[in-house]
Amino acid sequence: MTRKKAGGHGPTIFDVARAAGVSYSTVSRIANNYEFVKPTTRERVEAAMRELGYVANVQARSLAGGRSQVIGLLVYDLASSYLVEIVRGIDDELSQLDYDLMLSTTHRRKHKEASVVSRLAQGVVDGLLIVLPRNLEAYVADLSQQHFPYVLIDYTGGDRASNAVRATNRVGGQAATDYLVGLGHRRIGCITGPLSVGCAQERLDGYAAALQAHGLAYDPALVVDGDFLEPSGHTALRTLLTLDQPPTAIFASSDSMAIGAIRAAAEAGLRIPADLSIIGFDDIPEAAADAVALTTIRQPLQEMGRIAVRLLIEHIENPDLPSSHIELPTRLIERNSCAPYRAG
Amino acid sequence: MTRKKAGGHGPTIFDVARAAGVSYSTVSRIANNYEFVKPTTRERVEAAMRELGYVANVQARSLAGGRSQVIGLLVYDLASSYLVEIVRGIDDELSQLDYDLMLSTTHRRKHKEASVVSRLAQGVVDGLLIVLPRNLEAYVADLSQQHFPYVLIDYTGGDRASNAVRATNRVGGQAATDYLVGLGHRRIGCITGPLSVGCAQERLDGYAAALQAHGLAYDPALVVDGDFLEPSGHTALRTLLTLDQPPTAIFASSDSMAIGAIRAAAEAGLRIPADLSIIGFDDIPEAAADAVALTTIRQPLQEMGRIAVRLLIEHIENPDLPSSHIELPTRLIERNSCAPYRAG
DNA sequence: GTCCACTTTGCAAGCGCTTGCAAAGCGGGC
DNA sequence: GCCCGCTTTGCAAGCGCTTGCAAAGTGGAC
Repeated sequence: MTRKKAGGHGPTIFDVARAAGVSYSTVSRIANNYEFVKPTTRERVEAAMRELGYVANVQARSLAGGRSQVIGLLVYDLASSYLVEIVRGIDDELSQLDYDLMLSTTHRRKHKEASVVSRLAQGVVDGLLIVLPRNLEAYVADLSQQHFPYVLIDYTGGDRASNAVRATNRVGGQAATDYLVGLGHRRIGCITGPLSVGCAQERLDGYAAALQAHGLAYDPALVVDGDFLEPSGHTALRTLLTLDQPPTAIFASSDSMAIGAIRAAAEAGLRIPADLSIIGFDDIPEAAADAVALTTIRQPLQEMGRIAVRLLIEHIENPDLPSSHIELPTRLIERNSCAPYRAG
Repeated sequence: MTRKKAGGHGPTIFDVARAAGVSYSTVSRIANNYEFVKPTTRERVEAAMRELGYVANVQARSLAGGRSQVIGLLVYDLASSYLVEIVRGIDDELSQLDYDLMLSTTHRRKHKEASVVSRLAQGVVDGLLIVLPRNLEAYVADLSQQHFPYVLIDYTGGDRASNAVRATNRVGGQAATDYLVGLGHRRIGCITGPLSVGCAQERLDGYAAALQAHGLAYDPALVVDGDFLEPSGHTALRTLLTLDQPPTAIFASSDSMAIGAIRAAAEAGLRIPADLSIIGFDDIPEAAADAVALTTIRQPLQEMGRIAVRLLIEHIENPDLPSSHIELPTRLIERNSCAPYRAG
């Protein structure tokens, strides 16, 4: 604790001011693109900055009320490719806009989230991107009240006051089920995500709606809970296969679960898609890479990240903008995991 | 630019001091775990902190010479699972140690790296983790000179002054090749990574060494350049298959390239492993998930991230520690992509 | 030449915190 | 009961920057 910060090394605004023969506030103004500066002065100062290799101290700037040019990203963890895809989109967009990224994973320690949020909102970051599935009303309310800019990604159930970016989950679930029905399937199983998570519920709703639209009964025995992760897809399929009349097609609410289900099917000696059709949701990179290339409903994950960033930065730059909810379309990607129904 | 920071909202150290009836420095000392504080005072102040929901302002703390409890991570981009795995390890360890992560991707914009580094080193972060394949001598020298703590991950060729964590690439390449020879293969192809990157060269060296150890000639025609990414593995294998005497086994210097190669082999009508054995390097998640489960040399990627974090934090807490180079062992993971050589 | 309305620059205060220094408390030995 | 040395607390300065306010400069209209 006695060590002096390494920071003391670089040139400060004062050094630049001295070198350019102006006051430090002039330097600050130039660094912040203030308009009323004589062009010759500006040039002189910029030359001095270049020469000294001046880099503004972000802490000081932000403490004094400026921007940090950092945006925060709050995610659950990095375990699923789904998240990594979103992060890629975010990172990509951010780097083009000259912002830095601060990544915080909450690792299911709910109690930590609130303090992380309040710390970040104190000026460490200029805005917050949040990809957490549930129960964020508490700090979201705080943020709103403080007029701190934030965007919710893939969160269903936020109030109208929040900026949000998500995909058309219900429509996607319906499209997946429609597709299976179109192939002639009548007993269609569904492996859901955790139903406390909005998008999982919406996908299930889409499934149910499609069934109804085609005059098929909703059979609760065909609907098994999962948690979006691969092992739960594996388990769920095994459960479904124990049924007297097992399904001939499955809609899995995430690709990871679909991949788990495919594995379970293979273990049970079923051929995909000949004996069992499976459709996923997300279109993570593994979906295309797997042995059986997975037919799935694509969510534009990277795109969601990119759009969230743009939305956030608009709101950082113009705090009075009304909040917006953006819904991105999902799309059916046909690969090799589904086939027409064959009796028997 | 006129908007006042949202930061003004939370309670400050002064509010806590007033509430607890002590001076602000006492509060600061308690927040920093200073030892000479009367237990009853400590309790009173901690109660006040809890009650007010006090969260230290990182900017101010770091500006005043304290720690930011943030460590920076500099990576090329997030495109490859290899990196994501390392990041997972880092994130995991960090969150247990109560540090935050600031992620910067350089996206091959070399010129940006230097300014990113100098900004971060000014106090935004307490230390730096660097996963960049090449040419970092310039700022690494700066960092060393400033006594700013940093750790290089998977970088070969750093000087002895840097902390570094890496895997035994040469030994791994040798083990892979040994294994193939042990299966009876004599014509063994090698798909390399970019040879300007240290670890790619080392793996190739291992390949050559194993060949020599077994009295096999090194045939340059069997060695094709790749760039660690999947498409280059695909291309490389096609090149190898045009040879008069194509190889019967391949050592790919990354799993992604191995997967690309497997795909190319399948397109050429070859069965893996019956007609062609392929071994990879890394053991990324896709390796196990692919249609043909990939035999590979595992690098303990998450472990590398974790160890790097621990090393970095040791050095942050004790700046005078001598630097250390840690080399983690690679290990052969047998799956289904390699088979004994069958003549014909 | 004077005055006014800009434009351009400088000064000072303050963002919330850490920490060296010094003052105040406290307990034990005599 | 007093002194000494330790523990405990407070004060002030300062980290590098932004920004409101006011002073200084500039140019055109009269």
